[in-house]
Amino acid sequence: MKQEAKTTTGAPTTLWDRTRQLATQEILETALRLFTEQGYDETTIAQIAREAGVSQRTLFRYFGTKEDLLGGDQDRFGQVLTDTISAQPADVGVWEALRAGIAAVLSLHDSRERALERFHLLHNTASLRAGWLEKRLRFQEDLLPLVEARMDAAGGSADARARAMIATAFACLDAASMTWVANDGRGDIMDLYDECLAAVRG
Amino acid sequence: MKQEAKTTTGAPTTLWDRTRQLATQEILETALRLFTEQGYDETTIAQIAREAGVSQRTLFRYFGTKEDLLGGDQDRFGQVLTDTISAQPADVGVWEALRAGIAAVLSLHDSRERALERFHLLHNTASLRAGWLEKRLRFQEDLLPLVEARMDAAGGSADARARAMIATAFACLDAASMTWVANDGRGDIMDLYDECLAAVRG
DNA sequence: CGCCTACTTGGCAGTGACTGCCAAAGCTCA
DNA sequence: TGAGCTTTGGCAGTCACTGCCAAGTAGGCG
Repeated sequence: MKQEAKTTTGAPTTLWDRTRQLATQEILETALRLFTEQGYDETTIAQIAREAGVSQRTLFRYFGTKEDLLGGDQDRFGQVLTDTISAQPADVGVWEALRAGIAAVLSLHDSRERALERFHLLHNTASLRAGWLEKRLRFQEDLLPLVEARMDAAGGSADARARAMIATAFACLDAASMTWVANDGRGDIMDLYDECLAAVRG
Repeated sequence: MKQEAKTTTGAPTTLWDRTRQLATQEILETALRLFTEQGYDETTIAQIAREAGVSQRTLFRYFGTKEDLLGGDQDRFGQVLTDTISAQPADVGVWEALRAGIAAVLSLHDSRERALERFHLLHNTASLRAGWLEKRLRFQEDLLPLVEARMDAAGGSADARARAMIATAFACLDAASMTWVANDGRGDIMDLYDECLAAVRG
């Protein structure tokens, strides 16, 4: 379990690392292909493992859950999110900071097509949606202190208000990405996001 | 599968209906007890069935999934939600209508203590949260036409804006109920909801 | 070059939620 | 009471996921 230097510093790649990289790629691609071809629920781990040429056991070692086979390292999303928001200047407001974080995460997708495929699957598969929402809730939790720091003090429960603002931002992202998918990926998600937020904040 | 007249019109209760009622009650109470005692994930269906005095198979016939053992008929929530919002006068705005719907659903809980127990479990168990969010998403979908009918026409994607508003309302409900649970049920959830929405709509 | 060590892999058995199927037992109504 | 329907329980099977153990493979060292 020593894979800290996993970034693009391609230097110290041992054979094992390269093999692992290959396998990860292969599994991820096979999974996405099968998911889009026959649906998420209809695709079994056994099938993915077989077609990717690894054992089920190994597949589960690479990706802890079936959900992780979509979108890969979702923890990275959370990381980028908090990092980006932390990096905003102190005088940037809550909404602007949240917007920046979301934009950064969206820009993480490798290609528009891939993103569309993934989003499509995500919004049309109940089991996937559930898992994704849950994971996102953890991100939201991480954002709490960051957002509270940017809020103007006021009476009542700052905690509740911070939570509400964060959740609202994600709610707008949801609405935006759903519409984006419904439009087959035409237009810019962030434009839709802005429209949603404007509608909410009236 | 003839259980339409399942409301409080207690008249045409056959023995079967009463037995079913009893069993439902027993299962629900056993489940909630075990969940709070030892945690949701640590409680198996086998155990609930055993202690409630029914077979696993029967338990699954009463409640399709483990999640349903918490909060029982969640479909009823959705029903009350849409009904209440539909019943609002035509000149009532989106936010007010959504607020009314949420208030109606909250008032459905039998007692403050039960509600607190359930909410506590819900907010502290990842697997439960996921399922709940997913189910709620379906409610949100049902609300779409109702909300769009109340929106003032404007450019852009009405669909996206309606989604965003609905999701925001629920986001505020989430934030409110989390804080409510954190405060051990002190105060009124709707007050917190109002505070959250005010923070968002600034 | 050979060997020892550390890591990785695959198979196997097991758990837990959930489903289909079939036979047994229960209610209901004439 | 008996025919006919519903409900129930048990059993086997599927699927995601985990622990365990044996076998294979890379990396470093003499």
